Amino acid sequence: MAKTAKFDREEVVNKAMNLYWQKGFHATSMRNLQDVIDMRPGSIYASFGSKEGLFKEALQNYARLSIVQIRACAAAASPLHALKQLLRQMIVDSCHQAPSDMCMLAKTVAELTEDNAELLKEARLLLAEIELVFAEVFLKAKACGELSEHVDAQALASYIQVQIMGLRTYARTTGNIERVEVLIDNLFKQGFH
Amino acid sequence: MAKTAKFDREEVVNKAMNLYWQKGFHATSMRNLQDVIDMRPGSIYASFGSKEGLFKEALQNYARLSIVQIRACAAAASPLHALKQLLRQMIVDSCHQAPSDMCMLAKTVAELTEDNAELLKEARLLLAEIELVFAEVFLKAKACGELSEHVDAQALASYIQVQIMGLRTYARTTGNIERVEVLIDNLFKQGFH
DNA sequence: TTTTATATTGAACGACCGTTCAATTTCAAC
DNA sequence: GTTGAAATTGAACGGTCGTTCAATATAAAA
Repeated sequence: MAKTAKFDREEVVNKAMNLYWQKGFHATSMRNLQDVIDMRPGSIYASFGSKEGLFKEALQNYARLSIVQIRACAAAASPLHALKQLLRQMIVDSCHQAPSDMCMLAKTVAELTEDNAELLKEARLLLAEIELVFAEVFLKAKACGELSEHVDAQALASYIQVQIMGLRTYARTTGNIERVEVLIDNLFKQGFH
Repeated sequence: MAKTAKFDREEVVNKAMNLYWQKGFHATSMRNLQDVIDMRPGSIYASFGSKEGLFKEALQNYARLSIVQIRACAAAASPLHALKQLLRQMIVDSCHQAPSDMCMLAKTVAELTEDNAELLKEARLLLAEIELVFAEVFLKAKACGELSEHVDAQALASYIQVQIMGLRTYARTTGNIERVEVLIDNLFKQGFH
């Protein structure tokens, strides 16, 4: 009946995500994207609708990948230890190989205004979803006996979100890896705060 | 001999700062700025050189104003109490009257890349200066007996920077004022962590 | 093999970008 | 009051922006 799309949507969204993540929404032009994902304007607009549409899908892809990583912590034998390793990897190790030192969602929330209300809402929503996944990790830690039964997993989830946002911004600002490592170590002392 | 400039440079830089702070560097156009500061392109370029030049001056103005506020904490009878009030004011109270919930310098560090190396460097430098002023506050707190003589004021300064960056981003993300207030309260318990 | 719905192409659109500069206005100095 | 250097104006520049669409290519169905 008809022709089927020849590009790999996931691969294209990944490439778009990497560019948007690096440069941010406004500094990324459609022509930058055309080069990186190797598609012509007509195809891009037929598939994604607009610059905003592609960005939204990139955000969702970013959140999906993040959630896989965090869920892996919940599944680990020692959820808290796995979580600490994840923070070290995110903030210290991969900070110069990832497209940006920052969390793409936090970066988006920081950059966008009500001029892009839909995208701003989406980034906020996805960060809320991620916070729930962090809460799962702390619930597992309680089940493992790594945390007291009396701690509030949801409160710890918001706390870890604040710490990650702060540490990544601080790491990007100062490049002071040693201090960031110390701050992460301190985070995980005294049975988590 | 010659004509003197008729505009008030400080007022103009303040207005430019507010617009840049709200919209970010890339989303702010020179025409937006022309409207807000009520100057024509020729005058702006004669006075500030470029969009980057005006942004740099706006950053410096922002840092200057911030430092005044933080220094006031160091001068207070109770530096720690004053600092806590300052955080509450920055993150909770004025978050919907200021141009943005975010710190303008952190927002800039998050947004810009090496494509605007000079501005990125400047924002990082100013944040480092601000960290030193926070250290002054903790030194004063030690002198007042509010903090143990053995604490590292510089380490606390980096710690407070991380917390502020994290809390402002979290507040912008969730709008959850109550949780943010609790997190600030917890920050200032146990003789500052 | 022909048909046909859809995927793809790339030139082109109007709008807006940051910036320049010749013309004009302004006012301190004489 | 005249002079002249500096401040100001605003039209205009070349370039890039996000987006559109008629033309073309493609592959599944008949």
